[in-house]
Amino acid sequence: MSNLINISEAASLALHSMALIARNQPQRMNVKVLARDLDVSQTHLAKVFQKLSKNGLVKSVRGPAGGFELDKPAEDISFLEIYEIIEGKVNLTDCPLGKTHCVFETCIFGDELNRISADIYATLKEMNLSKF
Amino acid sequence: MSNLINISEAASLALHSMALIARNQPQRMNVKVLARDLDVSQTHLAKVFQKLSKNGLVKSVRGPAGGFELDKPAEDISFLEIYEIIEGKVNLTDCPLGKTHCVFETCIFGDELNRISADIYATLKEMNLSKF
DNA sequence: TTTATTTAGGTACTTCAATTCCTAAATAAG
DNA sequence: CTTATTTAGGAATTGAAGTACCTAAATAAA
Repeated sequence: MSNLINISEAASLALHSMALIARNQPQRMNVKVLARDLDVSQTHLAKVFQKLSKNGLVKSVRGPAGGFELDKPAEDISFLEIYEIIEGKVNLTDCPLGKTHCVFETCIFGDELNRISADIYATLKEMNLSKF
Repeated sequence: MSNLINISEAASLALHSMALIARNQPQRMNVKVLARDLDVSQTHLAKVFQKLSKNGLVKSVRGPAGGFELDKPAEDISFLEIYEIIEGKVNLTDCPLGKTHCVFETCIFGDELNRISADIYATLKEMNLSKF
């Protein structure tokens, strides 16, 4: 069973966690609670948050009653920003498969892959944490 | 650098090879030539063709002047069929992330993931080997 | 009939990303 | 001040995809 859209477990965790934190504002949430709510590995989620924290999406507070909170307004945090911090920058310009050269003069997918990639990109960019 | 659409190296090889074979009809092509044309590992490509052959997409002929040829008309082989043989059946009905339960009553992606997945699916289903 | 070519398929190895483990550092609470 | 809680981050492990290796089976050509 396969997925057509490329969203890793880590990126999914990031997006769902951020939505939970947004929903729980202004109280912060810690990894333990988030992992329980999402029913995922606490250590994996902790790693994900190291990235989110280092990239300025969340502010971390250590110690008892510590945890994470949004570091900017919810509407200023797009799904795309979260996605790219975890998965890396999305490449829309080159071959969607990352090839630099090809036997085919014109891509066997025509323009469909580019069309769809652009659609996903725009969709992720449009969505943000304001609705939670 | 990340990809929004989920197409593995193996699936890409399968699609490109099948397009080359379609283009080269009625002569068959062997793994050696295909691997050279696509500039990929011969052994990896051979593995891919074992799947394509077992699933009735290509007919194999061993020995000198052997190789692979399409086992049905080019227009009857969709990109989706090739894709699913390599990646496994696409799942459109459940959560696009493969989760069975979720803390959120309604998916954080709204209906966007389903919409895009359906778009990709339909696109792959529509495309076939007739144009090569 | 013999030989060279080519696919079939099992097993093992490699590589890279995903995940886990373990210890350190920070900090609130008592 | 001490302790318990929580994040930080390096190191180790796991797992999946890709790759290589090897032998067998088929078959065309010589």
